[in-house]
Amino acid sequence: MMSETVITGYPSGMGRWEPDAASRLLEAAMELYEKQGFDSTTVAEIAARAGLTERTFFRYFSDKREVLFGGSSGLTTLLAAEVATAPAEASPLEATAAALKSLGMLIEGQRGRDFVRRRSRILAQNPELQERELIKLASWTDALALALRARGADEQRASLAAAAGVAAFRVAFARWVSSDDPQSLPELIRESFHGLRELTGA
Amino acid sequence: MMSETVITGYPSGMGRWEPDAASRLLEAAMELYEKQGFDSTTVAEIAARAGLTERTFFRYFSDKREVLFGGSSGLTTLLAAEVATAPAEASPLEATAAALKSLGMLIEGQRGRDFVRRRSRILAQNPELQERELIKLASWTDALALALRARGADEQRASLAAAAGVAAFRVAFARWVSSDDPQSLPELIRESFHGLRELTGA
DNA sequence: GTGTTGATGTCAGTGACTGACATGACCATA
DNA sequence: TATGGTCATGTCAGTCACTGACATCAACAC
Repeated sequence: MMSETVITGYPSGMGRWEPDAASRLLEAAMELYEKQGFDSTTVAEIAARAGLTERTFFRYFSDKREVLFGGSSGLTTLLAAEVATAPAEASPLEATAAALKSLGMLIEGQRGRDFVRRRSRILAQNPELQERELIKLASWTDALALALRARGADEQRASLAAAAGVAAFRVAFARWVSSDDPQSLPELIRESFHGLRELTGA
Repeated sequence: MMSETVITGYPSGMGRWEPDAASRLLEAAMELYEKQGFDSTTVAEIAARAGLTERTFFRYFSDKREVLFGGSSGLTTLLAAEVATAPAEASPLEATAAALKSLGMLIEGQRGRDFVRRRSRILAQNPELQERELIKLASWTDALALALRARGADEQRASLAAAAGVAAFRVAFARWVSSDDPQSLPELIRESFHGLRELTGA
């Protein structure tokens, strides 16, 4: 999604201009957000550091925040597909758990924990960025609920399973990011769903 | 929270200027957001309709969105208090359910469903407003988790109960807003928590 | 009356974001 | 080797959200 071939339409090294504009903008933005904070960083600064202009920044990212969320747009499709391919006898919550575990594997593999931690540290310092993170999670919830309904779950059950599932994911993700010696993300997600089931019994 | 005495510091009708500046701004903003949409409404327009200036708008509300969320800042305190006063033998999820039911009663009584529906229709049309709504819910989640930990619940249990509880609230609230002939909000919340417990059993 | 207070107005500035148009390297094809 | 088209980028002017500094001016205290 953020690889050079997708973004520029040209294989790396063969572009007419310096390649990887989006990646360069992302790296420049993260460095500046880390060094001087999100608020104190202007888009013009980011663009200059990437060797581009402000206008070009906005051609790649819809706003100043979106540069940190570029990789997450295709994930709803993955979630829907995973729910659809879950065994027919799986309950809504089980199908949701399976889908989110797949997502966890993808996240772990795609960027690696170091990148994610770096990004999380930036998000933690700015409410506007947290808002954007939350709406991304909400879009996951919506996609999950829709896919569950397509499997025959009723509205309330689908919404609840999706929302509770994403809540479990959030908790697992937070542990994964903050722990010093973490288990794998899918494993933490499994534990989180286990805790969710225990909540109602105990 | 938005009554004239709190906002202006002067009882209604006794102010040195036209009273209820915040209420007037809120009403003006809602009318304009409804008529021409959030994006196409400028703060200057809102202020003019309320007989004030743009600068004064920003003295009452931190940004253009916040005017629709003014009433929600004190609610985290209520949630924490309700969790704290729940019976000692109540489980984390039970304490959460009790707190959110109280919140439901408050919401139903304070504004009434008509106002809430009107507001929801505006929020539904704008992603930026939805972001703000989500971060408000996230602050509820944090407050609940903190209060649950103070009751002795461990980190994961507290976070999960809070997140799953708020998820249940969201589902109930959505039903309450969208239904044509709704049950009471606390009743819908009760049902939503019931559905949550069933998710893990079925 | 005179001074203080607090809500409001005025004004200038910064920076996010947009639309319209210009540029200039690459590529295709003659 | 021209010549024209394509497309990422640059340039520029404009709107609007939001902020800090300072002015105003009705009410109230004394």
